Amino acid sequence: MVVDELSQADVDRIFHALADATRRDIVRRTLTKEASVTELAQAYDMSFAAVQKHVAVLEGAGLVSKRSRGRERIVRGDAAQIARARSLLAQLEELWRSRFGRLDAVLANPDAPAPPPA
Amino acid sequence: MVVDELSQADVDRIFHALADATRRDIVRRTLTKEASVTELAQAYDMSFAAVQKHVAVLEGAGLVSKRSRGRERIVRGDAAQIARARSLLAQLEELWRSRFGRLDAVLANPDAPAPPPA
DNA sequence: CTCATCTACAACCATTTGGTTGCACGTTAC
DNA sequence: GTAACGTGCAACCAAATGGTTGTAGATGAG
Repeated sequence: MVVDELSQADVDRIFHALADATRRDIVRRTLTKEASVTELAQAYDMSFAAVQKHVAVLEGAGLVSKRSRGRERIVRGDAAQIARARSLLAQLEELWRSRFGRLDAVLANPDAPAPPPA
Repeated sequence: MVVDELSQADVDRIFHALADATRRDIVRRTLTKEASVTELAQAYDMSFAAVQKHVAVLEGAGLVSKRSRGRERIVRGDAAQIARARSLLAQLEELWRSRFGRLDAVLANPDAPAPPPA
């Protein structure tokens, strides 16, 4: 099990970073294929500095990481951090499914019938 | 198959709404048990108006809905919208898993999401 | 060495955000 | 009817956001 200790501020940063279409696209691209900041900047209709700041926001949220390749900085998406965010949402959904107080029972006895899906 | 047509602005709103600890807590509470705006406001160390604005942001993102009960407005979390957000993250992760040989994966699983329309 | 490229960061600016207080309006209680 | 309650909205404010330009350092090319 991954040591999954995200503070509220960490979660804030993750969702804030994802709340921008350009940043989501950068994550999408760099999950598929890593790219230098300059390569990324060429894909968008804004200045290099603006894209560089978007990458910095994503890096601060742990959604991408950077490594050096000569004078370039290669950006790569981090699927594990996305998985953590997805897990948080899954926990919320689970809370909803068990809103009639059956969560404890289900966790204690996984073979018990699940509550009706409303 | 859910009719899942979220614009980029919709996704912006969803993740932005989730990027605040108070709002996430409101979602958590109202997924478990619906509550009036006043009941919610009593749980946080800020003015009623501030909480009312948080609820409005969540409502604009489709993460909660409101119904009238007399003079009260009852807030209820919407698990389906959270599921949509989770699905978006799952699609990103899938993109990562198939970053090599994606064609094969798509051919083997025709129900998988289509490649992004650029 | 010199010049071009890639990156980072500072300064600046308009807009948005997250909080406040105050007020108006509908509903409930007395 | 009148007072209290619950809600929504406007106006205001400080701070954060998302963009810009400019500058400077590090690396690669010739």
